[in-house]
Amino acid sequence: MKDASVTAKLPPRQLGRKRSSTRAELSHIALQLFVERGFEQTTMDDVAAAAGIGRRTLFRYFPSKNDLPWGDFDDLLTAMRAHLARVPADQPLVDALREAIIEFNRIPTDEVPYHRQRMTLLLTVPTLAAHSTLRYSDWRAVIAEFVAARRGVDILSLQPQAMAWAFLGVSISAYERWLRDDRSDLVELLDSAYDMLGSSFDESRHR
Amino acid sequence: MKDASVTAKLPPRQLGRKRSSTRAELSHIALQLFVERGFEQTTMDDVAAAAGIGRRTLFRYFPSKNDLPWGDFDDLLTAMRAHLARVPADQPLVDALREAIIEFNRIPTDEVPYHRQRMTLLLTVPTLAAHSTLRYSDWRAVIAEFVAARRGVDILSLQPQAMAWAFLGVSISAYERWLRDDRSDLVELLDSAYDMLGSSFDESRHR
DNA sequence: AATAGTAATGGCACTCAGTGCCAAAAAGGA
DNA sequence: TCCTTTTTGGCACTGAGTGCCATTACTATT
Repeated sequence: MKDASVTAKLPPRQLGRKRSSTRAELSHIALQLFVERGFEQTTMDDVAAAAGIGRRTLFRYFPSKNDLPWGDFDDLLTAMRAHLARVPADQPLVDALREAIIEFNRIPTDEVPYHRQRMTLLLTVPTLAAHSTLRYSDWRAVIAEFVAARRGVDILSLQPQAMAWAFLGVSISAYERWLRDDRSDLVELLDSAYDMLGSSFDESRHR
Repeated sequence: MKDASVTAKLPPRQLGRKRSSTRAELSHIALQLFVERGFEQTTMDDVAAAAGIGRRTLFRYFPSKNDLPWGDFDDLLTAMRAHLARVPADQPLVDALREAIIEFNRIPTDEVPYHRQRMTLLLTVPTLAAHSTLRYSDWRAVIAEFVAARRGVDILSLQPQAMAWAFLGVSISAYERWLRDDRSDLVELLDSAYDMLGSSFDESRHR
């Protein structure tokens, strides 16, 4: 009897009907509509119609309307976790985080305007801002996990949690500044923002 | 002609039909149901029926189901803002915040179990956790406003924002620990948590 | 008392997000 | 061609939230 688990994780040998869309496509189409007509004014029917698929199908690609602007965020998080796992042990904690987060937020120049729209929506539309909490929570978990491993403490203890929150807050502040100024550079803003945290949470303090 | 604006802010001299409920009552009734049957399993119809009012009326007291567990949080925030405004100028920044927040979270002993239920819901039910962001945002604004005023910087600048986020994160972490341990004391947890922040964000650093 | 003015109530009908169910479509392999 | 697998999308239903409006309860005035 062959062991099925060997290939279990790989694309399960293309069977059955092909998917008619990708999450990325749908996210893009939805974003377009949200920016044009406004988030509240756009219904899921509108999005489905614009994408040429059924409403029911749209709900299979994204569990909620709020998830549409986020696209494939989960994949990015997975990548960031993997990146952090590969960081050499001698790189200082805050440096490692700074570098990982910045890498994670480095947007190709031609996609910058697109990303601005996305983030403007996520930070200003109340429903989306609220829903974002759940994503931020995952994001914080990645940070806290890394800090906890490095410091050899429990992930639920105060320091990893506080650092994760602080990094999140500072990142969002930097994002808000970026959105306020058309000519600003996100990476620069993030970098200088983390400088402040670096001086606050350095290795010599907190045990 | 008399100037109407003189009395405009005061309770406008009891006119028309009396309110049949208070926000506090309704919040309490709803919380009871949410704990018994679960948040998702309880409909607004259920809450309205339990309170003996119409569904439509319930929606006038609370704009959404998510707002029910929060009760009169806005009033508490207003009180905290007023409290901070009265803090003597010579009291160190972090001390002032620590004291204000703790005062704000000091719960009468007999209400503790009730508050535990409320916070358990708010932190564990996904919909509520997401919606809480909006309340946290108001909370952070109070903190950031105070820090900005003290340091003479813009409220949108990095330091007030970062401090507000850090305080929020540490507070929530303390709350989560409190909920995990039945015998723990919330005020103690908050107090010791802020110790860490105090050593991080002291006056000598950051310009 | 009767009346006028005011504010809260709650019923009705509607929109829209989200879900369970299931038959049909679209692929591949035998 | 037939069988299996997977995706699709239509239909119907629940529940949150909203606009509209007649009714109710209360106060002040005459």
